[in-house]
Amino acid sequence: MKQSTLPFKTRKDAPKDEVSLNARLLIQAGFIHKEMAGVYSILPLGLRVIEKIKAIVREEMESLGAAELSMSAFQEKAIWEKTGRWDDAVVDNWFKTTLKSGGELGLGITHEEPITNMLAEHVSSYKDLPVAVFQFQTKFRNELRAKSGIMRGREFLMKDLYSFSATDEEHAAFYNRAKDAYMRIFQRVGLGDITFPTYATGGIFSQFSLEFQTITDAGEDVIYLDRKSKLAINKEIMSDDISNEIGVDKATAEELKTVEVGNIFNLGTKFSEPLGLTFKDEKGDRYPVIMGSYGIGIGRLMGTIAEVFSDEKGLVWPKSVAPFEVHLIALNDAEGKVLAEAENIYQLLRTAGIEVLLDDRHVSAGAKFADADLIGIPMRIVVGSKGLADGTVEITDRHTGEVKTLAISVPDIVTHFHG
RNA sequence: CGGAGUGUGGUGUAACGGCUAACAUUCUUGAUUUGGGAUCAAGCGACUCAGGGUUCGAAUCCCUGCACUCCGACCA
Repeated sequence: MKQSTLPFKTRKDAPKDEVSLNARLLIQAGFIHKEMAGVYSILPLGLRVIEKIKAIVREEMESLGAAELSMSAFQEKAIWEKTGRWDDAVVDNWFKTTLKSGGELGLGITHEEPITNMLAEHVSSYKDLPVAVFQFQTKFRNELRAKSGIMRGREFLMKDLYSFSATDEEHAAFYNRAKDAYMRIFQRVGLGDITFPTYATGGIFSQFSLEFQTITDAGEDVIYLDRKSKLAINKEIMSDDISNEIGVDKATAEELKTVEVGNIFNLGTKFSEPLGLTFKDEKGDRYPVIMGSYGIGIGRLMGTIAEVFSDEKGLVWPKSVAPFEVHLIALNDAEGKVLAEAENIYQLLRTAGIEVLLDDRHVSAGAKFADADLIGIPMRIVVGSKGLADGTVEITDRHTGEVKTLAISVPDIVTHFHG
C-alpha cells in the first residue's frame, strides 16, 4: 500500500480525552477512530492488525476441528427467556430495542443461547458429537462505564468458540486441546511469555472458569501467579482452600496487574437442557449435550499488544500482527530518482510476497521517520539519494534500533526478510 | 449507578467578568530546503458543548441537560 493513498493521518498530539496508552497510541498513529465512549471505528492500518490476529486465531480454531460460522447480532427474546438471561436483573448490560411490529429484541452480548438453540436442530445422535463451531462477531454490552480505551468497549469484536460433547471425558479432551490452542495463539501474537492460565469464578456455570491473563499495568484484574507451575489465581477467588486445591503456593505467588485476553467456561448442561439440545446414545437413551464456551476479545488483544509493545516513540508491532512487514521510506530528492527506485523495490518486494507500506508522500525526512516510529512496522527500509549514489539502502529494526546497510539488490532484500 | 474533574478553530493549548477570542500545529498558496516532526511569507478555519439565568457587559459567575475522562461499584 502506498501511504499517500491513506486518508487517515497520524497526529502530532495524542487526544486529550484519552488517558489509556492503547487508545492514545492507536488514535495518534491512525489505527482507530473514537466515535464515542467505548465505541471505536477501525481504520485501515488497524484493520490489517485485526485481520492478522484473526488469521492466527482462525488457524488455531481450525486446528481444533472447529467450523467457522457467523451468527446474527440480533437476539430473540424467547430463546433467552428459556435460560433466564433475558431478565435485566440477571444480565444488566443488554442493549434492547423494539421492532416496528412491537416485539422486543436484544443485541448479542454473547451467543450461547442462539448457538445452542440452532444446534438442537442439527445434533441428535452421539454420532454427531463431539463438534465445535466458532465465529468472529461483534458483541454489544451496555457497560455502565466504558474505560481503558479499546480494552472495555460497548461494541467489540470477539472470537467465540462453542464445543458440544457427549460425555465429560469427551468434553475434557476438547477443553484441554482448546487451552493449548489458546496458549499457542498468545504465543504467536507475542504475548506468550507474559500470559498465564488463571483460575477465576465460574460464574453460574461451574466452580472455576479459566482466564488467560496478560501481565500489564493497563490491566483491570489482579492475579496471584506461581512462576513454577505457571498457573495463577484471580484475586476475586483467592483463598487458602483454593490455592491449595489448584496448587499455587500462596506464600511465593506474585501479585500482578493483568488484562484478561481470553477465557474458557465449562458450561455443562446449563444451556443444552433448557434449550433442548440433546442426543441419543448407543442404547437410544437421551441426554443433554455437554458444552463449553471459549472467548477471545480480538480488539482487546490488539489493545493489549499495543500497550505491551510500545515505547516513547510509538508502537512496536510484533512481526506476526504488524499491519505490514516492511515500511519502505522514499526520501525526497530534487529529480525524483529516489522515489522511482523505491517504487521499483516496492513492486519487486510485493511480487515476492512481502507486505509493504511505501511512504511516497512529499513530506520532510523527519516527518517520515517520526511517523514510521509511531506506526511501528517492525522493519524499515530507507531509500535516499546518499545510499542511491553508492547503491545501498538502509534497513532498521524498529524493535532493537539496529541499522544495516544493504546493497540495492532485491533478491538480497527479500532474503533478508524471509530470513 | 455513587463520587471527582473537564468541555474554546481539525488537533493541542491561552485569554482578570471588559477591545474584533490569542498562540502553536494542521490545512491552502508561493519561495527555499531535501537523512530526524525544516525555514520564510501570505491566507482559510471557532457566534467558546446545548439551553436557560445573573450583569451595562459572560469563554469566564449560577442552574439544567448532554458529552468525555478518572476513582469506585458492576463485568454474561
